[in-house]
Amino acid sequence: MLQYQETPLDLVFQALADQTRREMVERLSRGPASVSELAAPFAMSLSAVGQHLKVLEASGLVRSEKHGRVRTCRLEAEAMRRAQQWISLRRANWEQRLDRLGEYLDADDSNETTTGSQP
Amino acid sequence: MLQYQETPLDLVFQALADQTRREMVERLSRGPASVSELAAPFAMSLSAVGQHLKVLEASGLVRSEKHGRVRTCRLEAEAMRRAQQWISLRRANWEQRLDRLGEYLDADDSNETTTGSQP
DNA sequence: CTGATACTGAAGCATTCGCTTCAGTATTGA
DNA sequence: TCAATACTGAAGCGAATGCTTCAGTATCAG
Repeated sequence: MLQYQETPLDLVFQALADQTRREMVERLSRGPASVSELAAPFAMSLSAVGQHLKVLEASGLVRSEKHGRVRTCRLEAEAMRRAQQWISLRRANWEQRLDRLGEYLDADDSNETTTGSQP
Repeated sequence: MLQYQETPLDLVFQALADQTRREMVERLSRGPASVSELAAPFAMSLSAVGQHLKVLEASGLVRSEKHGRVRTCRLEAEAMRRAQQWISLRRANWEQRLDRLGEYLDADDSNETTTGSQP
């Protein structure tokens, strides 16, 4: 196992940036659904939902397969994980920095912290 | 402590959806920076970077304050946390569901799993 | 005071986005 | 076979995005 997925993060966050698509993800987190089922809660055309679905699939967040005339969609945990991890890593970096700064200031507090970079 | 922040998630993911802005966040995760410092790596006008910064601030991901003629920007960990958590929660939901399904199938495997909703 | 620095704002412009409608194409149930 | 179902695709359209340039406004260094 080692799949050739790896959609750019741009597409993942782009996909999550829309309220409708986030609600679709929310729905899919509770289990697979057909396109019509996915569309049901929304006051928009099936076509529009189909377009949102395409965005979600392009991002790798959702996978789908067609059986007969019904397309069944399911969430792809791996793409979720990558997005989560990107944020997590930057936050960790920043918070760790704040911690180190805190310790530093505890030891000696006659300092400025304007640019954060040491020339 | 209990701030009246709470920017809608839409704006956070929207902000993260752009490569330039993600690189700005990346930069800020390594420490505070001025607008010009933030703009330095990019082949675009300072004005454009200023506009990106405005998006990041509106999302709550970045906070900034002006001292003299220099605006210093820093990351806001809390907004990062909320975005991360949204993804995390949906993923957890979905993966837990997969686990339960796995156990169920281990016990009895004469079943279909097409729609995932029991009518 | 004077010129450089560091933004800041407004206008414009091409592209993308989120829809719509309308017209298809497969499937399926009766 | 025949109509209903479940999408699917193309065209169009108004609004939002991501820039640009140009013209400011403070602030600071000499």
